Amino acid sequence: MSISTKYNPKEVEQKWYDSWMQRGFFRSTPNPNKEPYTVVIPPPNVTGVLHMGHMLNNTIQDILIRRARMQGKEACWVPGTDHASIATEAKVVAMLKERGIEKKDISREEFLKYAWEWKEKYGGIILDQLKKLGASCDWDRTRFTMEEDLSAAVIEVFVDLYRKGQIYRGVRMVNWDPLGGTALSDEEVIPKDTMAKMYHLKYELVGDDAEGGFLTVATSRPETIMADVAVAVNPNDERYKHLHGKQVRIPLLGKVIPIIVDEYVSIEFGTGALKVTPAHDLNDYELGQKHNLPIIDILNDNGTLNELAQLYVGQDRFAARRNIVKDLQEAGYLVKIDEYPSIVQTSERTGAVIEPRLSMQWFCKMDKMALPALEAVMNDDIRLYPPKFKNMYRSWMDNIRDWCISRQLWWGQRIPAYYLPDGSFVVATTDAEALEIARKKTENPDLQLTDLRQDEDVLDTWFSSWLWPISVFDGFKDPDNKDILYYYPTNDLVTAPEILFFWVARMIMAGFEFRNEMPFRNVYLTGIVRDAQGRKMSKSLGNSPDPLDLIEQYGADGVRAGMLFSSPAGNDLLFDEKLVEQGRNFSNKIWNAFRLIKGWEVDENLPCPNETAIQWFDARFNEAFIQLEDHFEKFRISDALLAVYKLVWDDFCSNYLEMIKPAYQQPIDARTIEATVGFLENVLKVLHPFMPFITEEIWHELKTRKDKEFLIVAAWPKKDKLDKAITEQMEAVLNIVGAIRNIRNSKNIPQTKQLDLSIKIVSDNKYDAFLSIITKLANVKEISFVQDSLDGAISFVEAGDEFFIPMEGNIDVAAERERLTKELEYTKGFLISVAKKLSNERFVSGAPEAVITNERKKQADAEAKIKAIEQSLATL
RNA sequence: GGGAUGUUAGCUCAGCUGGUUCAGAGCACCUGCCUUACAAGCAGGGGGUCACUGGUUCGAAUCCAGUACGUCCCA
Repeated sequence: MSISTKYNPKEVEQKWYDSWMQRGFFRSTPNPNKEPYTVVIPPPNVTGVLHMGHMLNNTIQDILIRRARMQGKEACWVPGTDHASIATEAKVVAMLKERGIEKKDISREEFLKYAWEWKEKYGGIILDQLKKLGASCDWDRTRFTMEEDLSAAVIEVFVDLYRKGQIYRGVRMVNWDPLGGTALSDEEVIPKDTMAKMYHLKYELVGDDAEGGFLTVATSRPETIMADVAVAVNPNDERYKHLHGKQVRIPLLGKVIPIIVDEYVSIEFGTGALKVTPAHDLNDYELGQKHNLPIIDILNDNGTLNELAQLYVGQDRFAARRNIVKDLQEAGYLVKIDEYPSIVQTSERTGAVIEPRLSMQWFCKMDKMALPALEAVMNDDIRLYPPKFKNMYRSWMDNIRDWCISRQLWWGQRIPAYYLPDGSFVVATTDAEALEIARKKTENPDLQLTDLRQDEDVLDTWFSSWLWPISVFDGFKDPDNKDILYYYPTNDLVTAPEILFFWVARMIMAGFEFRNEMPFRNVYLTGIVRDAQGRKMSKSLGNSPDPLDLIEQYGADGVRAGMLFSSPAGNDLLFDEKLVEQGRNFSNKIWNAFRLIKGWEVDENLPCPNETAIQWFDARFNEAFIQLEDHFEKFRISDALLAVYKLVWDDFCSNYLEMIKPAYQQPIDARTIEATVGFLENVLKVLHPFMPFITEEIWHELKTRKDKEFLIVAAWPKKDKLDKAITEQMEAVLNIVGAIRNIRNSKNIPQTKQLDLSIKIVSDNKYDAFLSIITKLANVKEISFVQDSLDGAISFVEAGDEFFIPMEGNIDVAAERERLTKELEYTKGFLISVAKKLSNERFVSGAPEAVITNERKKQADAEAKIKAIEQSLATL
């Protein structure tokens, strides 16, 4: 038999993935005899390629799904992608540009044709990459947020909410990208530190008694003075008290505007006098609302000045700034220019400086919908892991603002609002319905579809994805279909904390709004994958490894394990390739354990010498399994993996296999091999969710299996009663083995040299069943039981008993004495601290019974140990 | 500025409602081994005043207050 000493993942991973697919193990259909377990994937952007964050996130989902499947639940993991309005549109625009086509030169329909073309070509890449990772999604259920049914759901929801009065049109200050020609969300805006210039401008005071006086105003945007509607000062500012209620004249323009008073104005900043430009600054807008000021918008969509500016019309905002500064200076209105550090907002996509701009947008009211969504999380109907996110969630939901759902883009669901010639509008799911409503509304039966103009904007991508857990099961199209009734509410959602509000909270709202039920029960929030120095992984830094390269190099199992070795829930993961290497090494360890077992010849006639070892590992597995299940219940996936890791490496390989291993080239007995194969199978089962490929491979190599007898659908182990007696005894035995090995190492005794061991038992002999184990693991020739301490031997104490290793005279008495004395002193110190506690009246009366008994036991153990060490010292 | 949260070994983190020899794990490190399952390995070992200060308590890594530093969210 020749199996490679190195496990080779490349050869096996594709094979098993194909087998699983062929046999339909990932597929799920409603089965009333089984408990459903459902996960919907956080749909990755169609523009995306697999990055480390996806790897982590999807590994965790796959672990949960695979475990549930083995537990006999009807496991359903729904995959899909998100149309990602702005990101995709930007990609398509860039692609067109390369072909020499400008977006503005083509029609909406043409553009969408290109966009779909792009989506068909690249949109599936990321899902294919997930297959390499081993993701056991039900691929037959793959959905896309912009496919027909899901789009219909979005429109239906919009119309429904509009009719309920939950959607309205309104003016809002948005982040306007003059180059891209669209509003951006706050997330698509990048703040950049810069040095800004502060221009101090003289505004002439108006009125008989103020002739010749000036008020100096500081601004970083002198080109917006034409949009000024007031100058504001702080009411407590002594410098300006005499100006309250007066007026000033805008330089160059000559227009007269009032001086208003508001505590919002900072006395220290600039000159303490603030020009108010409601159309071009969010704070000014709010100030304007408060003081009933008019709004003058002097900018066009593309960042040039319009007619309302009166001056510099047609010039770009930055050109206008240069020119007006020159003119102001020449006219004597410019007092001085200061520099100060500031933050300028730029567009993530185009790099253009963002223009705060008022525009008409569609909004979705949040106040009512937020209530049940907040309640469900606060009372733990929906649990967040880790729970620290509850606070954040609450503060956001408490201060929730209406949701701006319109985007000035083409790629997405077009807003189903239709404007009538008179400027009013109707909302309807179809053109025909819109026309019908419009005819009724206008009482004009001759109104034609061509008289209606549909809103040009599309809906925010989140307005599709908030419906995801419902729409993937066609819960809008057919609210009582078998799938939605069976799979909804889903069980667990695995996602990133960054989108807790944008996505998770809104899914919860949608769940209650449209199905009267939460969309999922648990939300597991993963951290951000960072590099070893803690920096966020990014393309520009080039610090992100290519996940597919990693899989190629270390195997999907190795990468999965590596990702999880250091990823507690909600904490950022400092990714280090060394972790993946550790994962690969772990694969190899399991592989070699399998090779060992597979290589043994069985002799049916041999008696079984390993009953104790078998009994122990059985108990130990159960103990570890109980711990594992506990970790899973608390979503401590990283700890769960570590528990399995230690079970496999330490307990199964280092201890159990060494205990039962026959001498070189000797056969093994039937009872032992049978038990051992069973143990390995159990180990493979609990390991499978983490490392699906290698475990499936060994599962099949180990035995000939029936057609559908695959590990992926094997029964998850069951908890048994804890057998503490055997695990505790073995722990003591392994301590003895460790002590002997320690002596061997510290005395430079070769591994191959056999030692003798004498045991002086204080109470009853509990070692009989373990003698062969000690002999084997510590390479002991003979074990004898003695009444008296041994001369010329190194000794140690375990569980109150004394152990002696004869040293054939070459024993360093002084060193031995020192070691024993040290240990004696430590134990005496320990005894004193225990005795102190026990002699403390208040401790004995105050502490619980169990604690006191324990202290008594500690006292007795310490006393026994001291006695033993003292005897050893005496015989030395 | 408001709020949340954290600070435990060289690194990443466990340590539940105070009480086992409680100061832990993995990795890294050091020493010795190519012992026929595995050097992607085996055996052993050394590392920490639990951020700081004070308080509550018979007893504090754990509870409370303050300080310092860090991170996140909101403005």
